[in-house]
Amino acid sequence: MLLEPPTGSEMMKGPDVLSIRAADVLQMPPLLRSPENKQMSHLCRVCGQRAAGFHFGVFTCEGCKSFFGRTYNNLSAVYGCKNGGNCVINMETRTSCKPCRLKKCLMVGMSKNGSRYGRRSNWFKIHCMLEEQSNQPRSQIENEFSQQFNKSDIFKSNLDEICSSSNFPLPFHPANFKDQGNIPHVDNELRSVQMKMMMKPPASQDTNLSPVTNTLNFMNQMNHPMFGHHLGFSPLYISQILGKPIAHTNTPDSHTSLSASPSSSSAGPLTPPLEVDDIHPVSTMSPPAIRPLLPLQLQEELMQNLHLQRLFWNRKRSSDSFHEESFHDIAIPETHNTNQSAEQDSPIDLSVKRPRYTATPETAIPDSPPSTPIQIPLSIIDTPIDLSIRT
Amino acid sequence: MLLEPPTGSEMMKGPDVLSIRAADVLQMPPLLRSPENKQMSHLCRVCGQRAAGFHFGVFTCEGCKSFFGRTYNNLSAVYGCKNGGNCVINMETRTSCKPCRLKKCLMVGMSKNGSRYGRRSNWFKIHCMLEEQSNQPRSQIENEFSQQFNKSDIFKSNLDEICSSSNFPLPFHPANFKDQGNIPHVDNELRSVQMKMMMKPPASQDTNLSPVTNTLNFMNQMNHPMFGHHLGFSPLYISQILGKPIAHTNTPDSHTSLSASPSSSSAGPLTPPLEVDDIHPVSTMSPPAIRPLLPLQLQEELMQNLHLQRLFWNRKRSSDSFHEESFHDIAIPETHNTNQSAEQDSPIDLSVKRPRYTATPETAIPDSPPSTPIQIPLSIIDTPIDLSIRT
DNA sequence: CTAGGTCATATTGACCGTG
DNA sequence: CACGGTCAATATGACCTAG
Ligand SMILES: [Zn+2]
Ligand SMILES: [Zn+2]
Ligand SMILES: [Zn+2]
Ligand SMILES: [Zn+2]
Repeated sequence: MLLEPPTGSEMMKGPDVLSIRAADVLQMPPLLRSPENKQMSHLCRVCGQRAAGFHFGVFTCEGCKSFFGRTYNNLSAVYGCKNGGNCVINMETRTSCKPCRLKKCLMVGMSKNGSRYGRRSNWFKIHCMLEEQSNQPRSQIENEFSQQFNKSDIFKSNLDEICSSSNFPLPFHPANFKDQGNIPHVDNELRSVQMKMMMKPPASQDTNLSPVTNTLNFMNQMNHPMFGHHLGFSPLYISQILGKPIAHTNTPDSHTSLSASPSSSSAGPLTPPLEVDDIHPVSTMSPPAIRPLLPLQLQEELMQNLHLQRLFWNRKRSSDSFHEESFHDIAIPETHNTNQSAEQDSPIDLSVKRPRYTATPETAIPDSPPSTPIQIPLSIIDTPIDLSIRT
Repeated sequence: MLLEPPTGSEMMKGPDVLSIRAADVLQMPPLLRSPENKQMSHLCRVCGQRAAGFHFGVFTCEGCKSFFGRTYNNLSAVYGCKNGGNCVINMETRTSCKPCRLKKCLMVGMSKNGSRYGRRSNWFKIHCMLEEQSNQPRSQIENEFSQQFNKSDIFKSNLDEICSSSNFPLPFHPANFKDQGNIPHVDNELRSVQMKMMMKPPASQDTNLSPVTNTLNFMNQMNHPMFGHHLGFSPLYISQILGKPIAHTNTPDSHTSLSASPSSSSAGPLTPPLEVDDIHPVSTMSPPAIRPLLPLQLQEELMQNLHLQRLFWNRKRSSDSFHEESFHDIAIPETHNTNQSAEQDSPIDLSVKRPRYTATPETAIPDSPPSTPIQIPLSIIDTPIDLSIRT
């Protein structure tokens, strides 16, 4: 069944799309060390309660952690907001509206597609820093895709009947959907959940509808960037990471002209290159065009396999015209755990309250920074980042 | 403890205040037999779901029945509305906000002070009919008391700190409190619950406050009509019951000049007279005046004993000046189950779907109507009222 | 250190026995 | 007939353990 949680854990272990060097990460302004941001670490970004730790990419309390962990794999239980999807989530109201609580979780950046402990990726730490950097929820900015999404004809026809159900979770209704702007993995998480919402039949409704077909067709026609672009970082996001503005063009191969970023061939095993091709700003998306549809079986498999999604979209972007035959060879899901991706993210100690761990080999930060175009002071690199929340 | 549910069931079994003849009840227009009102019986008046029966004086579903039965005796669990006390309660939202659900229960007339099966009182049936008569929730009308309540100085000072807690149930905050108008037992239930809310310390707050003293003092100073006036029917309510307008004066002994109602001396045991003195329109309440306070112990006992409340208010009304010594002799709660009150409400069969029960002696309607000034056709009296909701 | 599992607790509402 | 008790189903979040 399409809506069941993924059975294998390999599915989410595809090669990391964005592989910024650890040096790039540490180049960021050390905002975590300011007392103000330290204080932020103590509050759940979803409900404001005292945080219990860094869960699913965000400092959250135990409750919101458990809620997100439970709910993300059981979206069928998320429905019923009667407040237009605009419920305020705080410590007292968090149990009142599951859709809005999940939306808040996603809006602050919680994600199950992120790395786990022991395979913590760089973007995870980056996100952690941006998480700390922004005291308030990100401003809600509509981008082109969101507008195209809502204005498209197919939405007005097919998807409308899916979302118009009274049981459809209002926070995820396209009319209420706003991209968070500049934080692609947040936007993508939101869209991903929204799509799953639309693909499942509304709760307690008959299953006569075939929302999977409609939705996948729509995503296909819309060149939906979520569809395999879990880590398509925007230029502004990269500039935030690097702490300085970057040039912005619309040329597909250079629109994220990271002057400080090396090319793909100059990276060591621990600091693989940034894959520029994967930095795909949503705002440069081409307007929707009606194209032939993929076979339904392939579409559903694509939805379940990030690797296939990536193959699909890479081919789709490279071909001007869309032909079903171009994708017959990727119809079978496969596990693609390359050695390179398995080694690029060694665990990094994020604690400062238990210094004995920093001396162990598996958690120690390399003594010398890898070669990088960016000049990084040794003092920054050697200083562990305090992510602990124990007082 | 003051806030615990009453331990003895005798407490609620004082003499019925309003003892309208069964003939008066049946004099009402037989609205129940119209298909439209029959349809109303099938819907829960709280949430709109299919009703499971006539529970606590209102047609409700099983859920709202259970909720009201649980919640009424455990008001400490009712708090936390974050919608200003204006949540819409329906089948889908009923579990989202306990305070608003309880408020809705009370607004449609649910009451635990009503008689149970086997001691079903006349007002219970009257209420049942009015319940059917009004398809929509009663319009919210502010009366004098409500205004005085909100404007009083003591509210602005003492009660404010009680109600200003973020945990105080907003639907019961005095600022949001509106009498339902013309349905005194509904208003009184609402006020009663509101008072209990204010007397309990807000949830998860320290108990440094002594809201009991403040609230009782306030009620004392305000001549709070709820305080022992559970069944103070208003003239309009009586006119609704009798199906015709009645004269309205402000003279205390005649303001409900029920031309059809006999005096208290002319009633048989099954149709005791209407106690005119208990018909006490809220609109005629005297403006608040500062008076000496009762001893706190007596106040709390009064709160727990309806009989003592009645004694208290009867004496209070008869004495122009308030003196603490006037109440020393009623300081000890007693059970006052008079034979008269125990016999005045024999069970009356309200079913029509199981006619075998109508033949049993304990549920049979008397063959001949009792003597009454109102002319009642035999056909109406002998026709059981259909209160069943089984289709 | 966190992700996920466990489990005590609270809430809900369908069902049923009693009076 | 309704009232109140019962209890299975569900949701929640504190706590624990593996990695
Ligand atoms: Zn939280
Ligand atoms: Zn909501
Ligand atoms: Zn209901
Ligand atoms: Zn509410």
